[in-house]
Amino acid sequence: MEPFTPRQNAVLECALQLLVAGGERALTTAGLARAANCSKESLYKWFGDRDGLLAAMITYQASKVRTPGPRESIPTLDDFSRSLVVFAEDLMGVLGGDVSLALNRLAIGQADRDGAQLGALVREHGRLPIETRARALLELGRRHGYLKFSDTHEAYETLYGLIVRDNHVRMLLGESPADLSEDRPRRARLAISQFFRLFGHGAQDIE
Amino acid sequence: MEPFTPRQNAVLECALQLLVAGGERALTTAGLARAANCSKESLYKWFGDRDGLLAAMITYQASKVRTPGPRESIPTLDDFSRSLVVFAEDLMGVLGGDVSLALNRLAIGQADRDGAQLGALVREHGRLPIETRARALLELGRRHGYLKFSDTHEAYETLYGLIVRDNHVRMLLGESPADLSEDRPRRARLAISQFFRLFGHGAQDIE
DNA sequence: AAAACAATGTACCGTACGGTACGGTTCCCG
DNA sequence: CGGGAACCGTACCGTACGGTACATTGTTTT
Repeated sequence: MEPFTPRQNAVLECALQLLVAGGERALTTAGLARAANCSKESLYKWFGDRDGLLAAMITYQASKVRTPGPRESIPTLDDFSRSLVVFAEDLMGVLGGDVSLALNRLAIGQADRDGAQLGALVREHGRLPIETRARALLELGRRHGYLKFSDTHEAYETLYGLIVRDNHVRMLLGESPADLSEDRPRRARLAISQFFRLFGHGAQDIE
Repeated sequence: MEPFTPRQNAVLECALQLLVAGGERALTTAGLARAANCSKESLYKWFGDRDGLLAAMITYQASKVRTPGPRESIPTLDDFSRSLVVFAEDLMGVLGGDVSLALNRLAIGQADRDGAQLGALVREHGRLPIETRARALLELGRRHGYLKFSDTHEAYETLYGLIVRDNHVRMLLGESPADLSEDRPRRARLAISQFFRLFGHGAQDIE
């Protein structure tokens, strides 16, 4: 199921650009055909209809991110907390990226039609990979005695909440990511520090 | 600045119903005129244009919520933590409500045009009241020695993150609120318990 | 009672966009 | 070389919707 030909990928990339630049209403089939130097007929042959195109854009964008394979070496507590901080920074960076914001806006704007197919796609391809990466990290920490929790999902949700807070929705509503990501590393460290106070084994206090 | 006449309020209420039922594309000027038994001409006279109508819907909806005045009696720790739990439940209830979800979807879907005016409206009328209520609560707790923090905004954001996690965005993406609000009171208590472990004065452990 | 105003509903206009059809060009394969 | 597939560009169609005009009816004011 390698999904698309290189040509189609180029067109999808172009579509993403259009979407980021001008929002959904800037992404018309005619406009995309013009910008990508392809014909509308090809668009419809490849993607079926406009909704198919949108879905393809999401899966294409998802195919670009590579989840870093877990390095299963034995980490020190410092190593481990550092990789949590890296995860937090990565998460903030992804959610604040313009392509991610544009696609999330797109999916949310259509969440009332078609049984929210786009929303399901975003959840499946966008959020699930992040969650699995985080869960692996959390369970690694637990295995080494750095963390203590019973329900991995519960711990993950708490971690997510501490990192993201309501920044994601505010960015989706149009607040400038710059205003929100002031000193991103500091916010990442703070979130992880709080997380350790909730789920750390002893009374570890990093920072 | 009492904004609208009763007749206009009725029309706006009708518009909200349409929006909730069918999403943005179900909210056409002709459709609203038919559903509300008014003329398109009146719509344009009252609200200027379609965007004005959308903005009016947001401010109208915001005008319906009344922030409960702070009862400034001296609360026990139990009272206080209970009102935090109530706040958490209220917050989850509001964010999961269908009108709130529909309006947030609407504003997010248009966040790329007009400098995100609708998004700014939602932030101002929807989120700011919640924040002020929470801040009052938090500072009350600090004044009575139940909480300990230096930056109220920081504490508020943490509280928000612990309560909401990523549930809001997932609901916006179309995930059924029912799936997410399983046992809302339990989740509220859990969030407040975690909050106390981070910001409580001693090592209070409710629950 | 007459005039002024407000509101309804219908009809209309222009446009923008999704989707289709078609002629012309390039490229591959036999 | 010849035939066919894929594709580009353009032109076209139908429709849906935002916005305007107008004729009619009801309501207030003087």
